[in-house]
Amino acid sequence: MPDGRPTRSRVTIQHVADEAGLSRGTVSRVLNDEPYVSDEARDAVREAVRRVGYVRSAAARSLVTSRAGAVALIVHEPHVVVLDDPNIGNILIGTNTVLSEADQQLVTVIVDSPRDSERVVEYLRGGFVDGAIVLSARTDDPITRAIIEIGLPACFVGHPSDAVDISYIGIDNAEAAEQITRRLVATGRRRVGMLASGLDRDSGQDRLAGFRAALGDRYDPRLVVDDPLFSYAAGGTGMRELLERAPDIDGVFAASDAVAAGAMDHLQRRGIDVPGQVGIVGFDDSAWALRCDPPLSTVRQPALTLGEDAARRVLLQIEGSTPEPRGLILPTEVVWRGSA
Amino acid sequence: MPDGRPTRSRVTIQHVADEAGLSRGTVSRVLNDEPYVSDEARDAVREAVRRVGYVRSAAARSLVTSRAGAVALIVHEPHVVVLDDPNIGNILIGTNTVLSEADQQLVTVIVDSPRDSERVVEYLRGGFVDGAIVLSARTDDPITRAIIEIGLPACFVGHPSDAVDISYIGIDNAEAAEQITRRLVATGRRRVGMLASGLDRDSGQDRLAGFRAALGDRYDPRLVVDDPLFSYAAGGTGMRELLERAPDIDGVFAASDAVAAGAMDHLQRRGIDVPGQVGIVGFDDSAWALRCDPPLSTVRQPALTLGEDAARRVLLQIEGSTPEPRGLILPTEVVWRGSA
DNA sequence: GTGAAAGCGCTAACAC
DNA sequence: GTGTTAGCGCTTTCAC
Repeated sequence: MPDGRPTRSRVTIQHVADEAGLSRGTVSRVLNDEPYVSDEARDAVREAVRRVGYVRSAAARSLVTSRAGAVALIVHEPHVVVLDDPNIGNILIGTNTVLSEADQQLVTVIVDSPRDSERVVEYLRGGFVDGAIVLSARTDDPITRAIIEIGLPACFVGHPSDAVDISYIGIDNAEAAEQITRRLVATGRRRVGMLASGLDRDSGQDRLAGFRAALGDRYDPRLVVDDPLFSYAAGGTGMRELLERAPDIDGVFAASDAVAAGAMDHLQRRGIDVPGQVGIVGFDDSAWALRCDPPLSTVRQPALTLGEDAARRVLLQIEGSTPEPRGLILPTEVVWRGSA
Repeated sequence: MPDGRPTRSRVTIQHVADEAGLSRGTVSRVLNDEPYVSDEARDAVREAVRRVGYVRSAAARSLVTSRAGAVALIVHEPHVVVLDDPNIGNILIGTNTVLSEADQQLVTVIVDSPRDSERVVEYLRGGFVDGAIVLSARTDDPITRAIIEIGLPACFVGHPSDAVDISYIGIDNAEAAEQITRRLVATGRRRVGMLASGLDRDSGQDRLAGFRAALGDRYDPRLVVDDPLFSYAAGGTGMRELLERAPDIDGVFAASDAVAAGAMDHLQRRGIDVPGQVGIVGFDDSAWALRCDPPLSTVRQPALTLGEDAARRVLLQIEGSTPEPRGLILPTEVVWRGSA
């Protein structure tokens, strides 16, 4: 027994049938709550199941029905980011809630290396899941390609992916960034900088684009500092850099609340008053926003709803329909607090 | 479409065999990298696979091998906690790394309701995974019971679970709490309080016990404030309460870094100097610790290692051996910084 | 209502 | 080396 599983020859549906004095077919019907089964038979089967300790094999079932009863949430991010991103958690919660109600098992899968990537492709192709929700998908990516190729019901979150024909859901990062930057400028700021992050993907690029659009002629590329990570630490170092480049800076748009918090702390430790001397706004309306003092003005990203809707869209596809329209952009909201 | 028939049916190993002019058996051997296959056959199969777009069915495979190639990480916590706990992320990373190397797919499953719980039991019993790593398991719990009943290779993390015969791994919370409290006392603090959390589980209780043990006669139950959540907010409200009960308090042991950070901020906002007037120590050595100013003295919990070792133990069991000893307690380390 | 039987797609003996 | 075949445990016609 190189296999490891304790030698416990599986109790099959046949054992139950024997025990109940019925046929496999009838047992199967009872198990699946199908009609046309007498009450006696039903009871007999239930009793027999209990007595023999029957456990139905998902593999066998899945083989014949070709459904697994599970949906994957694929988090395509380096580990570090997974821990820090405040949205992932909420997306996870939203997804889990909806799926749970539909009696589908959510399985979260993290992709952090080419090897992970390959294995996940195998996993998806193998039929372990009936659908997938993909976070921060890349357009040119083995996983994305596999999903398209096998026609797996799927929904991308946070990435319009105009190129491919897969359902998606997200927010308008550019529009949101533009709005909050305008609002910041409206407080009378003349020298406004940005702490950009994640410029390697759409969300990051779009936020920068929105910032730029809001500033128009006043946009100065020298007042944009970027760091790949949306992190608290990046906020501190980025703010220092910004102050060096422009000591007279009086407004900052940070690409995430964590970054904003780092920037605010940096300013305060140097005795610069927020919002008195410098106004700061963030993005996400995550837990960070309220941990700041003064609390952060920021953009509320409906992460929970994003997760819920993504799940619903996948469920819809599993049932055979096609969500219309193909993509959904959820509205964001500027939450104005004391930091600017 | 392999032939002219309007079948939308799945491409099976038989199609590959036909295309390659070989038998199912040979194709299977190639697919599984088995020896005793000629190079020509190997190439022919690979070529055929590509041409017909073959995807191997995990269900069929799993049905006959009774192995799934996946391991579950079961996070048994309310959603809110999942987001805030700094250890979960690291455990996840450690687990994923080890499993990835063993070519096993990690699937993370969150349990947040009785319904989730039931479904997960089904999931485990169904054979979708070959093993499970369980975070904060309860002893009397459907999932724990199911794991025992079906003899699923498993490892509990962070919970000694003396009662049941399942491999586990954790840290000695009481010992760690006692050590850091002693160290705090050694800085000359006379009135030391605790911000306790998670008293509904072992880890929380043990930390309190350790705190108490360190204080001995000086332990005063009135100086223990507790909040169910290990959160930043709990730290703030708890600290306020503690100050009301004992304005002369000069030392605080917080059950987690997040709680400690909340307490420190509260003190500083009231103009109380840390560590001058009050010394604070935390627990976890999470990202919070360095975000504090002064940085937090705390207990380093080897969360990453915890995850790695748990994964190794499950892998071992899947291969048929039994990890010895049954349980492992990893050492913690006091990290002394500026907050006390 | 219930039973019998035909697969689902694959692996693993066992023959050749 | 390769082909043949007997299942793995279940659902699902189709008779009765």
